[in-house]
Amino acid sequence: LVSWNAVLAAYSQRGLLTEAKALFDRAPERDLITWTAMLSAYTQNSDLGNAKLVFDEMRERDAIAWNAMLHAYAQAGHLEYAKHVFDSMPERSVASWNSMITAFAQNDHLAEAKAVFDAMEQRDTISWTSMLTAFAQSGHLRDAKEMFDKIKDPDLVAWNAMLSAYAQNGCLDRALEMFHTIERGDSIAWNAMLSAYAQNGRLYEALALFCSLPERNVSSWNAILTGYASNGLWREAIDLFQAMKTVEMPNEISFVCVIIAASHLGDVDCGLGAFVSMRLDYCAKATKQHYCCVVDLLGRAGYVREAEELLQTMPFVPE
RNA sequence: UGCUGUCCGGGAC
Repeated sequence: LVSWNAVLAAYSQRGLLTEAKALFDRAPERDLITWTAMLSAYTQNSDLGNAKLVFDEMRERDAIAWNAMLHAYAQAGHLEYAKHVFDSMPERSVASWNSMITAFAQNDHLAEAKAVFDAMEQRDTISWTSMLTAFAQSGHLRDAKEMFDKIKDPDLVAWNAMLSAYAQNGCLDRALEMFHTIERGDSIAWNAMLSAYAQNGRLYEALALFCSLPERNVSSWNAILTGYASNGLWREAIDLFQAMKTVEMPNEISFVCVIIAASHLGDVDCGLGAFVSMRLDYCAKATKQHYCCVVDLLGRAGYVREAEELLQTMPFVPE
């Protein structure tokens, strides 16, 4: 049972919903942990409906199961339901309170997030980090830093959160300071710093950092790609994408950047080629955003009729 | 072996 649960948890954490469900259905026996892992797998895939179904079918529920359901509602932006679960659950752990902080914060209810935080009788590093991020997201850098300073032994996530707080608010010097202070930074720290540079038009520094990294993942490449794209360096974006393809698997975001770049260069072949290759060669699914880009690509190049046709035939409802 | 924190790609408008 433990082995089955371990594999199910692995699927769930990687967002492999199909595999998780198949394993869940095949499992010879299921305990509370099995059910909770399945619930979380649905939450990971933004499938609130099925998460709720799993929760309803559970014959027993502990604090963790309740928290998982609370988080499912919070993720879906259903604050009222989240609050209701929070109020009606038999016992509340620090994780329950932490979930409420992010639930409010992510829905732009900073004051309520703070109220929850203040009402907590005990707080852990996650509580402080959640509040730090809540402040940072609404531009309250001083408050965010105050939270960070109150963490007795900040872990890498807390450091990264503060680094991102500076980076996202354009305080590149502060961000770099944090970046250098972090001893063993991970890819999240690198990429936060990368996109901070790239999004502020400091592409030279972004590239320098990019080249100096011990290793690069898709997000590192995408950070530079989007930096080029948002600074109008369309040609560079396409060139970088070509280089990227030789060493890294581009993802949906990479393709959006290329198609946008191609659109601005009027290079319909390049854009369409990327769009087709994305699905054929990389088995990536085209999102509404990709269709939006291709419509833009066609429209700009004067293929208005083709653009309209695509709008009619794409598997999404046009906005 | 299950729950919570480091959200975030452009364009068009």
